[in-house]
Amino acid sequence: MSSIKVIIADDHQLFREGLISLLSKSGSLEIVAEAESGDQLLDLLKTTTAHVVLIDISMPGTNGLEVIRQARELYPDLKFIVLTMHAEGQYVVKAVKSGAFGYLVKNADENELLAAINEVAIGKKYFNSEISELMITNMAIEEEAHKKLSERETEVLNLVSEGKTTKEIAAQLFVSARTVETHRVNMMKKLNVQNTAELIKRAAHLKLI
Amino acid sequence: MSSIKVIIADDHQLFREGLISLLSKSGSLEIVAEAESGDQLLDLLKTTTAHVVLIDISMPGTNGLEVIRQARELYPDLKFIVLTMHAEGQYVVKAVKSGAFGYLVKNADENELLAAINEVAIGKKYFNSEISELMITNMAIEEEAHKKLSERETEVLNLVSEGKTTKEIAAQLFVSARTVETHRVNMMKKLNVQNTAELIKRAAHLKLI
DNA sequence: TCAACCCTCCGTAAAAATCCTGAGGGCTAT
DNA sequence: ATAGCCCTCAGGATTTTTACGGAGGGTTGA
Repeated sequence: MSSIKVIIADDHQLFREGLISLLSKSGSLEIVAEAESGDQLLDLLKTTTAHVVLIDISMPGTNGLEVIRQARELYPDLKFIVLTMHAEGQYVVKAVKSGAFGYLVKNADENELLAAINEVAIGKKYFNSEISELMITNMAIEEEAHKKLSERETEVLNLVSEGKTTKEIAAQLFVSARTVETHRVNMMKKLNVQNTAELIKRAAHLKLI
Repeated sequence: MSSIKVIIADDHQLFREGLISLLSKSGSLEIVAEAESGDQLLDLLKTTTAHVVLIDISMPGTNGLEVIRQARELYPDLKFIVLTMHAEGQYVVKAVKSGAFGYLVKNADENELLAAINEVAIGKKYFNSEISELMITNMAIEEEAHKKLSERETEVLNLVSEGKTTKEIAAQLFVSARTVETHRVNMMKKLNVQNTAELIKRAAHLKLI
């Protein structure tokens, strides 16, 4: 292969510039474009071809993982390496499910990044042992926590967390107080907690509210 | 001034490497050291002198802002520029109070970073208008939220967030249920919320639990 | 079509939280 | 020593949540 064409998608300009500066020193690859949001990436993919995209998960607008899903339908040969701060299993699992070919945390070093790019570019997957472990550990948890909240439930949860009372919520949603209570009870069962306090805590930690 | 000596403290190796690569291209400064944690920074300051430290807030071990406080007592001439992802007013305010001379979000560009380093190195402060605005906006809020929770209150809050009931908490802490209620009420007043649900949410967001 | 959700609704009763208001002793910093 | 917190405790009234245990109609995917 001549030189690997790479696109960088990250909302932090300094990080992008740093990466570009770093990767430019390597002769085997070429940075053909950069994007500061998922939407911008999808846009520039219409006109730019590349082999590998380094992408951050958390970006303004469309989520990085969602971008991967969309892009892989349109450009099946394009390979994505997720490059993120999040060293949590749940993110790794989601990234894999979204179709990422590699996953690196931002405290990886230059050599690892180059290795990952080279591996992924030839169609291999790159997940180091640390990441693989996170993924496995998370699978079990994932099984338990797979029961997601429905849209309506999330709506109620948000109002509850704002300190609104069941009656107020019922009035606002034009349903009976009973319904609101049912939603709350169902959420508590799903998240396996005993009362509202714990529910809010879990929801907050799961970034649901 | 000959060349500005800079230390980089950030727990993400790729970010450090990127920054080094980026800043090396400028002739007016020299990167003399790097640290991947606050404690490591404090350690290397014992043997290394520098003019400016670029520091991230969120690092393992001692918090970046706490590091600044400690370091400024020992090395009053050392200037800190906070370089972070957090574009929230509360962080800016805390950084200023901790004695930071500059504050940049990681999506600043290379020119801004160089400008900030040069300004700060000669003893000036560097906060661009966006950051200043955040700070001002936050001052009012800060005034209200300055009432911190006491140790006992935090203890109660933790138990509440675990779904424990007032009675259970009272039993566990060997005090009356009344006392626990009082603590809760006081916390709600301090955090300016209406009920437990909102209390937990605020506490979770403030990283208190 | 049938299972599996989702959203809606209910009666009753016990348990818990919230709202009033008030207070005494201890510690600390000015 | 005086103000200002912290921690402790309370009676009584009101409001809210939680625990029981259903149930019917709608959508969706295997």
